[in-house]
Amino acid sequence: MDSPTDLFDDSSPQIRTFTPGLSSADLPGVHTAPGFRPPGFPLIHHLLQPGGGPRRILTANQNEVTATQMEQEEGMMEGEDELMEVKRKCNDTVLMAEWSQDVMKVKRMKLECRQKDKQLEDGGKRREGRRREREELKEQLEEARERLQALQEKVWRAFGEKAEKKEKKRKRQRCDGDGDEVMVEDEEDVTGEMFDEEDIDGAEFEKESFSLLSVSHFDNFHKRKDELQKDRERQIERGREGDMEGVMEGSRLWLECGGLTRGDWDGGAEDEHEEGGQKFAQALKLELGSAVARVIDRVLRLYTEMMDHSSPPAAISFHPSDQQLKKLVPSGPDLAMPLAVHRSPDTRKTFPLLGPPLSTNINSSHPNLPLHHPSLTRPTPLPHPPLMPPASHPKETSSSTSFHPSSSSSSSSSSSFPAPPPPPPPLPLPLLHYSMQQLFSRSLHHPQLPHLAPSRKDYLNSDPFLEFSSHASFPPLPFLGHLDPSLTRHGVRERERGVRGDGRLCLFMFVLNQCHVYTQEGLSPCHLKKAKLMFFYTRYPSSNTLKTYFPDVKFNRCVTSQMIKWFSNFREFFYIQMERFARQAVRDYGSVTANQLRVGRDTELYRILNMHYNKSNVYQVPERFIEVSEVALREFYSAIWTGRDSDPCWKKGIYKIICKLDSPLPDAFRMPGCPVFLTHRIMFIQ
DNA sequence: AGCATGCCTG
DNA sequence: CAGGCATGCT
Repeated sequence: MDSPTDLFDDSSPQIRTFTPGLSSADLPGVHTAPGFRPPGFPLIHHLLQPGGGPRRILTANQNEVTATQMEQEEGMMEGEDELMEVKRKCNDTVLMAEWSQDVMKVKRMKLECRQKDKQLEDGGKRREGRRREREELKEQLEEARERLQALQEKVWRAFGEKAEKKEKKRKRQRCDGDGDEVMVEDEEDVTGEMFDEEDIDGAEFEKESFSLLSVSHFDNFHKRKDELQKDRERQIERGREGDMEGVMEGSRLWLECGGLTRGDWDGGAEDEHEEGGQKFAQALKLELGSAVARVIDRVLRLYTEMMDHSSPPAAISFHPSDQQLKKLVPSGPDLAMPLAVHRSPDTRKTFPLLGPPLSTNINSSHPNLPLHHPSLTRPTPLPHPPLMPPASHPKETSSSTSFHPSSSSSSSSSSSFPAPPPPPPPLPLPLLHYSMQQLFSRSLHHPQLPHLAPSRKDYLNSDPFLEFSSHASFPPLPFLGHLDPSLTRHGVRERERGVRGDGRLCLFMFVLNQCHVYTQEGLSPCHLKKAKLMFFYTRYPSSNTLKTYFPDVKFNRCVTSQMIKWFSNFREFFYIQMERFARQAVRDYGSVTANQLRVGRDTELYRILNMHYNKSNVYQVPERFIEVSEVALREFYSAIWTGRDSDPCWKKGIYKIICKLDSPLPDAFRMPGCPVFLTHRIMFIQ
């Protein structure tokens, strides 16, 4: 609208494009597999086309790795023949990256399926049909697994002999004491270490996927072969553990085969059968690709069908379709209110203006104001209030006055709100926002957790990702990823293991790329948004406070003054509104005492403040801020009412009072970035 | 002088 | 929201 902030606003068109026609599966709390596409075409379709397919966010890093590797390799080689060979290798590497991406995807799906299975078990045996579906699924997976194993054996037969020759050749080279060979050995050692991990499930698989991309030469066939054999033995020992396990193992082996064939090609530039080998590998790849694609399609279809049946009704949506609204609005106030605001003139007129007064002594309430962090608790959605007090409603019929500017008596207010557009619906905090906030607060021992519903608590506790974050020294992942890619990889693995391994990786990659939450010199719209939310707690933050709560900002004089200026602007807006509404109150409710004024969540003043500091409306305005606003409004009111506003410095006393009402910021704000932003990413990535 | 803050303006 | 300016404090 008027600032770059809008780029990050969830109501911006940019984000809308991510949520057209939200289905239940798009909603937070409904955990589908990541990046699900309609099951009408193969998920890994590009596998069937060696040229590759479009990249996704998830794979950006891998591709970078590949590209770097390509450059390094090219730099090391000399001579055109070698260059050609390297190029071929690079193509292979790219293919490997793609393969590994898809296999990782399968891995994620496995986790998803496990989760789904678990949920199904938890949900009881009420759905017999799904069991049959699962049985069917198992059969499909078994079939795929067998196929993959058979293909793998074919590969061994075809290339095993060559590999042995190659190994002999290597031994000869070692005897010659070639220096380059030492390098190769080192690389193999590294690779071997990467393959040593005992954890075969998931972690190892991913590690291998990465290692395949990071190893600069595919000439370690014998090593891989040994590993494959070990894996097979382990596989036999373990038996068939899970439904998807077979496919995953098969895929892993399949991936290994890819590396194997490439290793062979790499070392076999002089191989007279190279062309045939390539053809074979190509055919093999196609075959494997189609097999896996079929399986995945099948899984997808079943999965999405299951989701269609089991998804809860859409309760949270930023942009619900009309149909959703129609469905939800009449279903009752509880559901309808978060989504739809009833702003009919009738409801406005019947809305009660008055609420219970606070302490009669405004100032005495300051030190003892309860410190709430309602943002960390699930808000109770309120129907939005009438914008104007009803003409027929006597305004002095109650002990206090909720503040709504009157159109009848104030030309300024009527001109200010000629035809007030419906504000963004007062949404309940999105599920993930809620959980993220809980996560942050819990990780920092915030005492809000007891407010959680038991089910939600269980949900949080069962989420390894959240557990990951609960470490005392929990570094925010974007930060972490920025500092050490390997840590990111580890974190990714941790999350992918989790029951909600869906959009998280994408989320954090996205945050990492888009939000720049790592240390940076300038201030971003993210920081502005965070600062606005911080204003709910502190109107006069010290520069130290700012440094504490913006750990991702590299402060210099310019940045500090800019941020201080922000808060100055925030205050300015705040006081302007207070004065305006106080004057309005003096005109409209001149006979009431100051402490009869109320600033409730149902008032226009609140709406305006919320719109300004919390435009996306995903953060629950803390009660404390409302109380401070009330204090400010009353101070302005009484100052105007008593004519003190004739003094040019009349506001200073009010500033002094409000200044003392700053409250400590929730620990969640100590994190780089902003939880709310993370929530947004989650919501539209899912 | 240097800094913080507030007010005004675009 | 940021720039410019005035004011007040140290």
